[in-house]
Amino acid sequence: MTLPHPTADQISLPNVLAVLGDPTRLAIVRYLASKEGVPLNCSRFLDLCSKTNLSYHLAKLREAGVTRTEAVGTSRLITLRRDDLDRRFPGLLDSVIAAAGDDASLPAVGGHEIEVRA
Amino acid sequence: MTLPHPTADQISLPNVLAVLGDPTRLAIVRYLASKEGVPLNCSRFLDLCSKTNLSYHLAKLREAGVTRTEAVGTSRLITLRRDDLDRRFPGLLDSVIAAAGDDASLPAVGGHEIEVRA
DNA sequence: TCCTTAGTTCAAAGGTCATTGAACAATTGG
DNA sequence: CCAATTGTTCAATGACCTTTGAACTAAGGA
Repeated sequence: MTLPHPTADQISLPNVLAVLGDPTRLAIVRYLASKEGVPLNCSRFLDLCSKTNLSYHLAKLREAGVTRTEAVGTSRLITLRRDDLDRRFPGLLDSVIAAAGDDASLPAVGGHEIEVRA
Repeated sequence: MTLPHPTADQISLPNVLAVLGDPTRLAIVRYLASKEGVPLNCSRFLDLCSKTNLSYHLAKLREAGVTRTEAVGTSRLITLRRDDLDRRFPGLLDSVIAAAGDDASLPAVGGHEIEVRA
């Protein structure tokens, strides 16, 4: 079961830019890019805002075509739609992610990696 | 006399993306890029919206650090801050402009070039 | 079956954004 | 000086955005 996503050619440039213009969402995208290939579930991002608000931001990203959300059990697995974005807007995602890379003003997604006990 | 502009390092990525996320402003930037090096005055963009509204959008672009506005007589000369943007966010402007290049959904800045009479 | 976990939906509040017309300021040409 | 040109400022409007808590759904484990 998959939630509604735009097709690649329905992705709108102004909309993508507007959606990435929010610091919370930009932080989500930056983190997704840093773990690229690994589908992450929503709870990874709970540092950024409340659960309700996160649901809202992730829906915005999905509806803009920036992320893909797959429902698996009670979880949602989030991935970047890099292929579609690169095909549609070559170089855009990379330059945004690079620019966001050293932006201390963006909120950070804390370490929720599985801790290795000493 | 110059209007208030952010310095290069005051330019914020989320803010730039948000400002470019508006179709009217993206169309302005695309047109500025197509005439790069040539300072254009506001009236060039009157196809896009009312004079009042244009003033608002151009102020947004200036305050975000995307454009530079110089007052000359009663005119304002608008240029892209390409150097600052490229230094701050390498490749971003180019990929945005390239992506906007073939976007038919963006409003067009009509031909206000000086007509050569037949 | 019952409880927990994961996330969504809803309504409401408060904020910001885009757009408008009217009024204003400043420069320039006659 | 007078008038036209160029663009800004202001107040108002409606729309959309972000955030919140409460209530909800759906899946999984004990």
